[in-house]
Amino acid sequence: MTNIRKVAELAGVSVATVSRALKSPDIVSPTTREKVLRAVDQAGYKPNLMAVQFRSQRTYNLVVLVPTISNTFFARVISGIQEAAQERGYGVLLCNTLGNEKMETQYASLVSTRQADGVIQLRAFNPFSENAFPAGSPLPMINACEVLDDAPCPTVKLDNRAAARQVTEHLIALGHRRIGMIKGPRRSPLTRDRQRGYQDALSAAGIGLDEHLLCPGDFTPLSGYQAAETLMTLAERPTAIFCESDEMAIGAMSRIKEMGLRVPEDISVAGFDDIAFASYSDPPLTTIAQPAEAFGREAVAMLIEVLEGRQVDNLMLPYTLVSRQSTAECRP
Amino acid sequence: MTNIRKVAELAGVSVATVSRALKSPDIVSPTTREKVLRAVDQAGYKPNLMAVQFRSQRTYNLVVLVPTISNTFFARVISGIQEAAQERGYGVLLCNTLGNEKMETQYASLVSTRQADGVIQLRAFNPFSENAFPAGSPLPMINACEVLDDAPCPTVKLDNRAAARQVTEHLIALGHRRIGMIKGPRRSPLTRDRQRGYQDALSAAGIGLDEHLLCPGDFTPLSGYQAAETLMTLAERPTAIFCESDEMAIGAMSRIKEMGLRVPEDISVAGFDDIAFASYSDPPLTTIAQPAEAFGREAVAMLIEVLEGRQVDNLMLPYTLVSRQSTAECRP
DNA sequence: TGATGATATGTAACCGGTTACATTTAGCTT
DNA sequence: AAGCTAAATGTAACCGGTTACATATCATCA
Repeated sequence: MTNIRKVAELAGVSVATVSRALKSPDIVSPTTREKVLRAVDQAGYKPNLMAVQFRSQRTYNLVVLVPTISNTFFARVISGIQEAAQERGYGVLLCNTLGNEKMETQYASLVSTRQADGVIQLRAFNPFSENAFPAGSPLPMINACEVLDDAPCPTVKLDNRAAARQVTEHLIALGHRRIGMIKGPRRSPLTRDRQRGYQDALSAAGIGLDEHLLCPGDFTPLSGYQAAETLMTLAERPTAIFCESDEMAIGAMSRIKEMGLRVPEDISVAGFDDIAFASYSDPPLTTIAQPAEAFGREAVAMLIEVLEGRQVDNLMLPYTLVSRQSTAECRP
Repeated sequence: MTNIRKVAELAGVSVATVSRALKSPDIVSPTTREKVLRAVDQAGYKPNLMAVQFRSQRTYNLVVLVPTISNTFFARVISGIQEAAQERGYGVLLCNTLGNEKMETQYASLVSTRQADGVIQLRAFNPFSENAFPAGSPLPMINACEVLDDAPCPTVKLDNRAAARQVTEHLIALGHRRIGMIKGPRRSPLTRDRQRGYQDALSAAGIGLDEHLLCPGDFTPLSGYQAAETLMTLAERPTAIFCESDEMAIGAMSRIKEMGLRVPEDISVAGFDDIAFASYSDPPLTTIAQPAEAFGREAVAMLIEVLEGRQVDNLMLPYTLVSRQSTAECRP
């Protein structure tokens, strides 16, 4: 293995000079620099980054905790993270936690064992065990997308309540009054906020809340499929359904059509996320477009700020209602 | 920062004893072990893994080169990789190369700079630059899914030719004779193999090849959408289309339905991959189910074998034709 | 010419574990 | 109790860079 000492020998200088020639070329004489670079070339020398990291106590790795990478939305967020990290010379250690809190804590501790410099967490769980992080100093962590109310670190999210309200208002404006909602998991703050937005819109329109119209899911197409079944077999079934994710909306539409009903003629369906498939579903899906890649990019930028000791503020990203063909006038 | 020396001091023993008490408890006396463990607890000591790695020259990280993480199929493969790696104590450094060869080479060199122990490559490009890997000894790399013909490392793949032949035969058995194909990128070995399988089936059935029925895509829904347009506006349009990915099939069906045609009544569509959405598309998609997670798990197992100096053979994984409602009898 | 300061280079300590080797201690035998 | 072996522990070198500090070299100016 070629190391810095071999290069030094080859160039006839000391290891310190080699190190300097590579790291701060301006403080060695041009002749020496030349000599060193030639020796580096000749030896095919590449610095052992493990040694560099060990010395500097920085890994230039970021841990990303993601509930399920198979979720199209998260895949986009991760794309953004990966891109931004790469631009800034960081690697991404990906951790698919499958919602397992123990696994999250375990991965977060990569930071305390110096395998990584910081954590980006894409769901609202606090991965602290006593020793998950080195004590003192700001936590090297960013909470993105689904965010804890009292997150102990900077956060980047979307105004889920306002967005959900806007979708619901869109449905109300089309004449719908019985609007079902396929929600996320029960304890999720994301789901709670979106449900609030939904209720905000209903109250503003003077529509009472019917608990039967609320159905929990887990963001997968299958759960949307099943929830749709529940909603459609109600005595008084909804004329529109707001789904908290496009994946659930696609599952729901599948069940609805299986039952011989048409979207949007018989029932309107709206989603959330604007994944790639939303434009290609039948009919194309009305949904809230989230800036998924931007979540990733911003989270990285914020985390690096924290790592470099600067103060960062929480961030709220914009959303847009994308109106396609899955929602239409209510025709009872 | 608490390090091993602090713990040694606290326990009143040498650093070597602390190290041994933690790594090979059986060679220190029970009393000493107790003392050390108490000191570790008291100090909240966690070994600095950077030092461990530096010393052992092993990072226990694997690099995964993936063309696009946003592709549902790759997301599943990565899930499998991540799971298997975690079980064996490895981390996963994720690299979204976006098909950029320069980026692949750059990431592959994480191995030569000792940021990672090995590489799993999910597409057929050879990421060697002169110095991408340390010379000599078997390459610490596995090529999975899309595989080079003369891959310089072990590979794990699927018999794409046979699978494509089986789908095509399925369509022929339904009475189709004009069968379009939406392919992958031109230079891909994957695409070449699948096209061969398609042609195998045609020849076996005595059907001539019509070049107009072959349309290139890039595995995205959009490219499927566009290719379908091309195929459907042919003078003599196909009665069935075989798409090389479900994502393209979903895009294609979207365009077909926009044109006022029905799947499968007017035209049959088959895909490849069996992504989650394949069951929820309208109609549910006939496709080849690939064991995506298994690709990931096997690749990890094989790579670790290589890293530990053992010989490994190439692996071929099984596939199944999943017949759903997007393909039906040809009714011209 | 010698003093002064700037520039260039070398020497060696250091990061925090691991482990070969040396040394001490314990346990046992005669 | 002396002698011997095995077990337990300590000492210090080592991994490969970085960098504080020491030293050497050179140009400049009185």
